[in-house]
Amino acid sequence: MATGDPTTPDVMTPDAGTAPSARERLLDAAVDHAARHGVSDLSLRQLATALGTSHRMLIYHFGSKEGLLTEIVRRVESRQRAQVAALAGDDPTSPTSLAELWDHFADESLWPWERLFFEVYAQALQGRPHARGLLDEAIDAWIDPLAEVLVARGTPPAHARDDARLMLAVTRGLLLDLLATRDRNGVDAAMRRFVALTDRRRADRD
Amino acid sequence: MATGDPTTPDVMTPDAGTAPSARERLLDAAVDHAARHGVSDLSLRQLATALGTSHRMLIYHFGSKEGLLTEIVRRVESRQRAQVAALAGDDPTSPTSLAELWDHFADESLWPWERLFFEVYAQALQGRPHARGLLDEAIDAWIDPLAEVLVARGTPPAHARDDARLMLAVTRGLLLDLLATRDRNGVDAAMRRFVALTDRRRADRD
DNA sequence: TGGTACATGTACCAAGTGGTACGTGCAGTC
DNA sequence: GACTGCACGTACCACTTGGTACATGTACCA
Repeated sequence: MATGDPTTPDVMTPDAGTAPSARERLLDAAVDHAARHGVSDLSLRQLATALGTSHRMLIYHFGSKEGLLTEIVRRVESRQRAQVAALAGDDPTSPTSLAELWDHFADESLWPWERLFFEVYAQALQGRPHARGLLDEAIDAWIDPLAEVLVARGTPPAHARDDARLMLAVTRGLLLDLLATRDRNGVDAAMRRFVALTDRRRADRD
Repeated sequence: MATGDPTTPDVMTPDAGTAPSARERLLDAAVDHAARHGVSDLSLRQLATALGTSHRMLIYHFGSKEGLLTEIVRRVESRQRAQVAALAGDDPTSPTSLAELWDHFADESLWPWERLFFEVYAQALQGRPHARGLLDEAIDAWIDPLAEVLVARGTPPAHARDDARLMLAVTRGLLLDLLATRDRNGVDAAMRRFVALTDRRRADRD
């Protein structure tokens, strides 16, 4: 009460070494909520009541709405990275097939996350500051692991990074399609065409 | 003054036959503003002052904020369709090359529109009602014209629609990449790889 | 000249916003 | 057992939001 400002805890310290529990639980729940309802018309109060707390607590833990959004984006990012790691390091002896990869991403259980990803991505493209972080990793972080997968499948290393970039674009583009049309069959057919293209080339050894 | 409600002009009539000028000018300016600043944190007041009018006028002409947003989206849609028409009908004797197509879309002058497109697309994926319209046309409207272009280039008709869907995904995916990284060279390289893939197959006549 | 329909601005409203001030319970520690 | 700092809630603030009421200007038509 006498101390200058007992509430807002410096904005820097709480996430450093201490406070593993409460804030973390809140963040998890917030990310979950964001995946279900989107993030662009999110209000602290609605979110707080949905999470069973008060908007004061969100400010307390995350400093501001921007801070909370930034943290949500960071978590989405880390989920993305975890997926990269999973697909790259997951048994390098048997190279993952592109079809497997696609099956993974196209699974309906991931749709809310992918919707959220594209939403934040779009906000980042419009310069919204809290989303900036996503942009830096959105491409680069994927190219190397994808290139590894491609090389393991026979792509000549000289073209691996370009092909990986293309592969990433195909995946995201078809994901946009899938989320809009929900036409899994149609999108699968398009992906099969892409796989056929690359396989044909692989047979030609170029 | 005695008449029931002289202001809000029924919400249905103003855009039908009458009022070609003022509302149209406002809408154009609003779309322009949206392309520059995005649409997700747009407020009627800010927009109105930016356009040199009062937020009352926006309500008057478009009924509500939702109405205005819907109209903006419609206009973006129509721009999209115009581009489809342009690339499809523009001299069918000399089939457009995929590289030309890509050069067109990757041009920096279109970036604001593409940012806006992805922003609205993402909002549509999250179920925002004003954006719904975009979703219906976002895929279907492109496949047929693109398939035509592909067939003209030698793609077997049996696969044309799947390939067109793939082509659309590649374009959008690489556009997402380009808007984020601004790395025109890198993205161009990836697109060249795709073109090479399709060309190789064309030589094989499959 | 008067009236009528459209166009536009000003003032206002209730609701919701992010953020703050402040009080309070509950650990742990001396 | 008093003190201390964290975690949390309540009440509040100034402000912005979308939308409305109403007055007024302007142009056309009789």
